[in-house]
Amino acid sequence: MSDAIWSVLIDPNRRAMLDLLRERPRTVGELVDELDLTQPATSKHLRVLRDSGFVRVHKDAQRRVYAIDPAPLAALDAWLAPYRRLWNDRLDALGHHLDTTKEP
Amino acid sequence: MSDAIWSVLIDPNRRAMLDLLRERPRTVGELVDELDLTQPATSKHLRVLRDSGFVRVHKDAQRRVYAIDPAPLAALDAWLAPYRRLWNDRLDALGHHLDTTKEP
DNA sequence: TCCGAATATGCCTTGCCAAGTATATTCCGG
DNA sequence: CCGGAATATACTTGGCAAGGCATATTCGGA
Repeated sequence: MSDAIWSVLIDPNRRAMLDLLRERPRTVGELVDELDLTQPATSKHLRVLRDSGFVRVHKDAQRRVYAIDPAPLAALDAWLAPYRRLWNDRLDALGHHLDTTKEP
Repeated sequence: MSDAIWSVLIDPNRRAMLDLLRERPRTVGELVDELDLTQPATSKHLRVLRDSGFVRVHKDAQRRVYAIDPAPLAALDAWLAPYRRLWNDRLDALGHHLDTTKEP
């Protein structure tokens, strides 16, 4: 899997942006208000998110409305998939343990 | 979610280590052979993985056997969970579309 | 007890990224 | 057409993390 996905998500501000955009699309100004970031910093983070496919932009006069694109996150999910059995197995074992130790 | 998880996973060498340790526990020497890293670099990455809970060590004489601990990855999975519906919905919609356009 | 194998750590250098500040761009309304 | 609002970009600077190299540590075997 590409390094880009990780280098984008390492920044907590960008993760906060994704959290907000997950609810609904927002303009740059809205994001500036809700995050503790200057406008230039916000725009720069949005550029990173845009270049890496995490968000899409829609022009509305001078406003730019940003919306989330889940594709890279789906890729992350795919990366995680083969690991998932590691804790599922553990949970299964726990479940089995509970089942077999259920003494009425 | 803590930044630590992300800062650990951003490094491709560490991800490669986790991929290897997912199969089975390995000694430092084995990891050095399989990754294109020097021994000190490998040890340093293992330290990062250990400090952040991704791996556990077991002493075997001079050897140190490293094994994966899935807890931090489970945390990552939990972070990802609320986003998952974004592409599941899309897949559901696709499935529905295919269903409703199936014309025999 | 001494040597060598396996692993860890310290120091140094280099490259990258985020934030700040200033400035450019785009577009509406009057 | 012009001023101002909304957003983007350029440039610089500080901090941090990874790798290379040398060295310390730990342990088994002869």
